[in-house]
Amino acid sequence: MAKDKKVEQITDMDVDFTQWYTDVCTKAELIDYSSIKGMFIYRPYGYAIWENIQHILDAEFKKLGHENVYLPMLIPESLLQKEKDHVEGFAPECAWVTMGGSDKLEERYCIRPTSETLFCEHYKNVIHSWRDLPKLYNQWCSVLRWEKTSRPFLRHREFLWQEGHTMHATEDEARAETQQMLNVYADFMENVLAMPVIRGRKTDKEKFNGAEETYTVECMMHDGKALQGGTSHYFGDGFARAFDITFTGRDNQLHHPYQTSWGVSTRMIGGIIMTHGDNSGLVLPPKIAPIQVIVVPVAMHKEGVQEAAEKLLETLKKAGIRAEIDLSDQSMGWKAAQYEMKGVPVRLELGPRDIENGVCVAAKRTGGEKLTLPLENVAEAVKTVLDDVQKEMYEKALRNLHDHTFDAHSVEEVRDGCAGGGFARMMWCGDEACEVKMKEQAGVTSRCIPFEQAHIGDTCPVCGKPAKHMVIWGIAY
RNA sequence: CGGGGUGUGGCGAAGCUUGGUAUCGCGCUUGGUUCGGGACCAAGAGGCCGCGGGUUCGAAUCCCGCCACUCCGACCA
Repeated sequence: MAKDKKVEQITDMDVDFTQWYTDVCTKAELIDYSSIKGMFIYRPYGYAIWENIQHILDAEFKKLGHENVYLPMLIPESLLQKEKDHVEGFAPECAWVTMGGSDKLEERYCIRPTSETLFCEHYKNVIHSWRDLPKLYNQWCSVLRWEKTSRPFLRHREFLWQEGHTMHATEDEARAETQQMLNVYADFMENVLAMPVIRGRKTDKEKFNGAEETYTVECMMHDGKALQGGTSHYFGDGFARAFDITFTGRDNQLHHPYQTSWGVSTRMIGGIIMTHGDNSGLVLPPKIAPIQVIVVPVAMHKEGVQEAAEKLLETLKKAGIRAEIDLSDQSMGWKAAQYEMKGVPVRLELGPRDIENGVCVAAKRTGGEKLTLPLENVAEAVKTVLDDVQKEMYEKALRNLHDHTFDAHSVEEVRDGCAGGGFARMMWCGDEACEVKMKEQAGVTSRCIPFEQAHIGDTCPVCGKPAKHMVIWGIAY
């Protein structure tokens, strides 16, 4: 009976993964739809996940010397058009402000889809000498891209992100920054979000408009499709030249600085959902779970149970665990299902029998036997359980990545192997024409040229010419 | 932006073919009984039937237009 009811609430992920995903987003109370297509409401529980991501990443950025700034939301059209490739990439999805009050504006303003141009305008004003470098700025904000279709977290018209924009005196330093920030993202995703990643470089076809190099961390979702977790760009001095940003070097000569930008967005939350979720709902990595432990008193009406449960809650909170208690009159089963749906890593049950024995019962969201924990030193024991959950989640995701990654030596192999989800590793000559053919004939895009290369063959299976790189191919979100 | 599907209390649906003023389940409120995996009984509240127009004495139902959501493509963090 209980199982039947679960099916009523949430679509089975093996039956319809996309419907499952939408169900989780709404039923775990992460998100709500608004009256504007593609603009979503982050509900408290969903926004809390983003806040936790922000706190951790923000501290990492600052540790490495970055400073937070806030730039305007509107970009004059003339400013946006200064870098040709950049405007070509973004113009089709810009939204424009054309009225100020009741008057038509002289020049229309783009609602920022990204802020490279604004940062450049500002950097031109504040960079004059080698002593002004590097500039390591980061901005937390929302950006707007008029997407044609939208899905919670994965594709919003307005989404939250951070964008780092840095300026450096030398190419080497800028390149090092690009790599460094990619590694910050990769480490964060693996250690905090329990999502294994593949670090690599994007092909020219897939790189950011205006960038010289785009680096990426690619993740595999539970259905074998790819999601870009974070991105880091090396711009060279292209923007600096377009925006006429110069500084006087130690040699008393004028130079253009070298630039980077890097970002992660709320799309990452979609990645968490699709990496870890199961048919009972969301599964959150303990390190970013808004509620790490839910305390559920059993037979609350019995003498002393509620008091004992509240005492347990206080003990956990004092130990720095994000714990909450459910004192509602819902049944035990309802509560169990509810917090599973919301992905709470650990549920602690405390009933009369436990109190008598001086223990409580822990249920891990990742499953397995329920654990009996002594109430003495319970916070330490719970922390260990949380660590175990974090570890189990990473290992499970890593298994999924390995089990669905395969070596391919022909277009057909990629097509057949990736159709049901999966990453194909295949050699590539480096020609965009072959990349286009892969899309047409195998239905896949290049995810990245991984830093960790493997020699699978000598030639590009598409054209037969000598191979330059091993590329990861897949179907992306 | 092309192709398909769907819009009926908060959620899921029935009703539409054959027009007659909206029904069921869940949820919600109140009271009671329960309480170790989605409890039960009783009494209640709640609906511009996506929006606009048309046909008609009368439209959730028929016709036209639009919008939104969703799935599959093209585009993207």
